[in-house]
Amino acid sequence: MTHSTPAPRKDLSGTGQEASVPVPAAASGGPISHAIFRLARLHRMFAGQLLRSIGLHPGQELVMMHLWELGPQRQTDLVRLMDSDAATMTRTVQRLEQAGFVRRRPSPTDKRASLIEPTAASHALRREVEQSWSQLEDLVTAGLSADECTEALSTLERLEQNLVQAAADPTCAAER
Amino acid sequence: MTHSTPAPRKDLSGTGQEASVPVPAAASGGPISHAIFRLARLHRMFAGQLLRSIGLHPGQELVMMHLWELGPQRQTDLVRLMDSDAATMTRTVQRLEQAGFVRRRPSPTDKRASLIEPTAASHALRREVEQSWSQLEDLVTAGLSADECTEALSTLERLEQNLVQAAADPTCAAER
DNA sequence: AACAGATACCTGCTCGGACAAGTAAATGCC
DNA sequence: GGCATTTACTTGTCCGAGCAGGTATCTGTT
Repeated sequence: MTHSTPAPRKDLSGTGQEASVPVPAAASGGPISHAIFRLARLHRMFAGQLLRSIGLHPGQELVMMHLWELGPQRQTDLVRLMDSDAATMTRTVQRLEQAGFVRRRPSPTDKRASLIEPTAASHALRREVEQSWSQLEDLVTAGLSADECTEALSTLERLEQNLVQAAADPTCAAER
Repeated sequence: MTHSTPAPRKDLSGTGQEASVPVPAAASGGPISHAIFRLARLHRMFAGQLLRSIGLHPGQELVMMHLWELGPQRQTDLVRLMDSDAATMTRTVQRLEQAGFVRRRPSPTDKRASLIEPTAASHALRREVEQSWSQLEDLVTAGLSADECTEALSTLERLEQNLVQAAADPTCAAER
């Protein structure tokens, strides 16, 4: 503990291409798409750095948060909660287990499954993780009024809903 | 060629957790952050599927677009354009080269560098890629008026700028 | 009870992405 | 010219993420 800010290597400064013209015209075909892409990239970068100083990798923190909140879960449940992938979850849990943040116990009712539960050691992380999340939230919402935040949130959700819709309903019916 | 829509395996339907309560309270610590995360995830998923049907992997299409638009570039230039990583670029270019979409020519002025240029074969992809981008854009902006699009864009950029700012200026001065 | 189909996991592969460390060539400086 | 520094690129490692396939185990049906 107390490695005191491992000093991120990826230089975040200069990430923003200063003024305008971040991308010639590659963006012209989809300005929103491109903005989403860039925002997501930066966001992940920050989250990664925050988490790194805690000792987790991006994605692992979500697993831990679900476990802290809901208690022991099967991998399948975690997959569904995070809308993740079974294979990814297998390996993520393996790494969390190896790191000592998580423990597996065979399910009493299902011999195929095992219950994943957070270890005592992991609880020390909880506050740090939550702190990092709110820190990131502060960063991203800096200078926005409460109203603007609400609006931003609804915009993001609107876009998300569009994609969710597109995934479920329409033309790309394909399978099923 | 003509594998005709390789039929995405990842079932996009059901991705949206139906009604509300997508995440208990893991999101409560950072609703905007979480929304960004989810939107980005869905967005990447769609982009991935679109690209897959073209024969590219996510990220490769950006390299190609830059090359198509700007002509031969050094890897370093591509890295700067995409704000990517030198190591990643090395391997991405290797794969694009192996796939026949790109060719390397030693730089006439710098023995360390090589110029990456799109092959003739790659130009056949260009239209498809651009089409996919606008298709994705249509999906994500479905049902939004022009004004709403503009507003959404500025919201995304505002959030992005916040992170850019945070990266450059403030407390996390650290290095340098 | 027996069987088909769905589930819960695991493993192998490929990819982008990030860090670390190393090599060769170019550049700045004396 | 000689030397340290910077730059361009490469390789190795680890991680999440996706696809493909495989193995137990459970479950619904007959």
